[in-house]
Formats: sequence, C-alpha cells, structure tokens
Amino acid sequence: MSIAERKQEEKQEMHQRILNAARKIFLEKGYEKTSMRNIANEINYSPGSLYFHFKDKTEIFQELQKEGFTLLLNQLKVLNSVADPFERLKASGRVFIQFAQENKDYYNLMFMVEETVKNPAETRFTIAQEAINHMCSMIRDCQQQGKFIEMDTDYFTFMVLSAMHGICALFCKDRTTSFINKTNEELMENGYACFVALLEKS
Amino acid sequence: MSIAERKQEEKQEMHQRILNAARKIFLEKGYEKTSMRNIANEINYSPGSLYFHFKDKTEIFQELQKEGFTLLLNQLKVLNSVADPFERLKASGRVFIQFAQENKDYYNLMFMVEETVKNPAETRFTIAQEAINHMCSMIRDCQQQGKFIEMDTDYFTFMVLSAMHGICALFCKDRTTSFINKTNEELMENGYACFVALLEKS
DNA sequence: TGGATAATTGAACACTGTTTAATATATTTG
DNA sequence: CAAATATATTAAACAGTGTTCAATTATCCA
Repeated sequence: MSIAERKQEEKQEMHQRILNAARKIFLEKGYEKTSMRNIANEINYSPGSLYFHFKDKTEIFQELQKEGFTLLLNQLKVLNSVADPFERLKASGRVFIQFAQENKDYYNLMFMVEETVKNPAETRFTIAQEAINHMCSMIRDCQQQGKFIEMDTDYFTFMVLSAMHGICALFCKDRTTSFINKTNEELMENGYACFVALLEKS
Repeated sequence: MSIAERKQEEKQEMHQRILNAARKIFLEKGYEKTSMRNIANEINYSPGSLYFHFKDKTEIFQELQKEGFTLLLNQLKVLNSVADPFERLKASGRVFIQFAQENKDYYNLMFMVEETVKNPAETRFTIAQEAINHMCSMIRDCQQQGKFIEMDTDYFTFMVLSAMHGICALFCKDRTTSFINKTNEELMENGYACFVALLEKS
C-alpha cells in the first residue's frame, strides 16, 4: 500500500496548502470578505479544485475555527501548573483576554461568526465543550475551597465566561471607542481587574 | 413653498418605505444575507433607485442600527423612576438582557456587525456615548451611596457593560449550546443573577 | 499500452453591490 | 400653453461572489 499511502499523503498535503492559504486570507480579511477565488489564487489553483478537497467554504472555515480553539486550549493548559484553583481561574481570564488581543482574527472566527453548522455535534462543539468542562471543574475546585459557595456551578461558570467574552467581544467589534481617552489595553486589563476584584470579595 | 414642502414629504415617505422594507429583511436574514435587490423587490422598486435615497447599503444599515439604540435607550429610561441607584442598575441589566432576547436581530445589528463607519463621530457613536454616560452616572450614584467604592468608575462601567454584553453575545451567536440541559433563558437569567450576587457582596 | 481512477480546470449559473446613461415624470419659467 | 429645467426612476452593465459540472489532464494498475 506504499503508493496508496503516498497518494493519501499528497492529498493531505494539498489539504494543508489550501488551509494555509485560507488561514492567511481569512485572518487578514475576515470570513465574509474572503472569497474562494482569493484562496485559490493564493496557491495558483483553480477555484473549482477547492471543492475537490473541501465540501464548501464553511468546511474550510470550520477547520480554522477548530485550530483557534486548540490554540486557546493549549495556552490555558499551561496554567494547570498553578496549584491554587482561584489563582488559576484568575490567570485563565487573563490568558483568555490576552488571546483575544493577540489573535483578534482567530477570536472573531471562533466566537463572532454566525454559526454555519446545523448539526453542532461536530467540530467546534466537542472542543468548546472541553473548554467549558475545564472551566467548570476549575470553579468547582474553587468552591471546594470555600469560594463562590451557594452559587450554582453551571450558571456561575456561564457568567464568568460571559464576563470574559464580553470584554473581548466589545474589543473585537470596536465597541470600545465610546470610552474616550482609554486605550483598548487599558480598558480590557483594568476592566478585568474590576471583575477579579468582585470575585475576590465573594 | 407648499409644493417644495410636499416634494420634501414625498421624498421622506420613500425614505421610510425603503427603511421599512430594509428593516423587515435585515431583521429576517441579517446584514450580510440581505441584498439591495431584496430590499428593492420588497417595495417593487428598481435596485438602482435605492441609491438615489441612500448612499449605499451601510447607510441604510446605520439608520436601522440607530433605531435599535433608540429603542433600547427608551426601555432603559423607564427605569429612571427607580429611586435607588443600585436597584436601577440591577434592573437595567435585566432590561438589557431582555432586550437582546426579544430583539435578537436588532441586537446583532447593533453590537455584532463589523463596524462599517470609518469616522465613528456620527450615527451610532453619539447615541452609544449617551448610553455609556447614562450607565456611568448610574454607577457614580451607587458609589456615592457607598457601593463599589475604591473602583474606578470608567473601568467598572466597562466591566459591567462587558458582563451584560457577554451574556447577550453568547446568546446571539448560539454559543450557549455547549451548556447542555439548560435553556437560553435559564442560562441568561441565572447567569445574570450570579453577577448581581457578586455586585451585592461588593 | 490500454483502461480505469483521481485530480484539475475553465466555463457557466445565479447571485452580489454599485454605477450610469437613458428615460419618464413633474415643476418652473418664458 | 409650450419649452426648458429639475427630479425621480429604470434597465443594463461591471466586476465581483459561491458553487456546479462537463471536459481534460495526470496518474496508477493490470
């Protein structure tokens, strides 16, 4: 099966070439403004060929979305070394926000694009689920240390995620300009610090 | 000037007819999936005619965005009758979230669409500014009653807005499905309740 | 070498936002 | 009233979009 294997590899290579081109342009111009022809041109391919390797535009997009989630999760996993769960939680928020700042385009792809999948039991879903479970267990650990007691774990997790996401979402869609005389970095950092202050008093 | 006036009125009438058609379709299908031809067909107009009344697609969109902000602000103004500033703040969040639930499409138009204006000194900006000032002064009132002391007003306002927006943003882009066995309403309501609980302990 | 299989292409289809020359309608002026 | 002007509307065209598909090339196996 040596030849069949090579064939397989060549196909995967093409798969990657397309994905690399798509990543570059998607992250440059965003989802809507990137055309299949743009991607094809980037690698001197014909537009039709893309459809031999991918079902449609959304399938390419979803692979990149998945990439983004993996990237974020890996950055969060570094914090597993932080022993104290509350410190870990606080640091996770900082990492999350930093990820959005440094990967604004990935973030937009991951969280700000209309869902294209009808059956969410695939791609993003499982890995997003993983992120949420991670978060949930972290908060449960905090609760076992006496923090956030009498709070429902699931709803509290949702709230914490919302607060972090809210900061990033305003940033990603340029809704921070209404706060004059404040840079995005100041707003996000100090805004999150306020949230942490709330958590610490609880 | 009777005739000139009538002319003016007729033009404004057309302006409204277009806006009504655009609102219907924008809120049905979202910004990107709505075409100028869709809007023109809705009122049996030619696509080109739209450009006599509006500069381009974004100008139509921005008027509707402004509508949404006015709608939200009006709902918030009802709470001016609530004397206690902290009670008013808590209720504002509930109204905000309810607005997102009941006007998901407006909310998407207002907060989740890529900014089209290059010079933000117009349209949304001023009215968003108004909303933020409203929020800011509400929090300042709270601080004068001893709440959220030692917090920077601006950053705290940004954080509160982020928390509310985060809840709505996850809802609006269907990122709530990863919390299984929980409805959107449960998540949003109880999630916000958790946030309020944090605020109350501060 | 011949036939099957896989990969690629370019043209076509029905759409998109926008521009523009031509046209129709209405208003003002001579 | 008629001519000229201003206003409003239209259809056609342009360059772009995602996607499909028949035709073509390249590659492999017998």
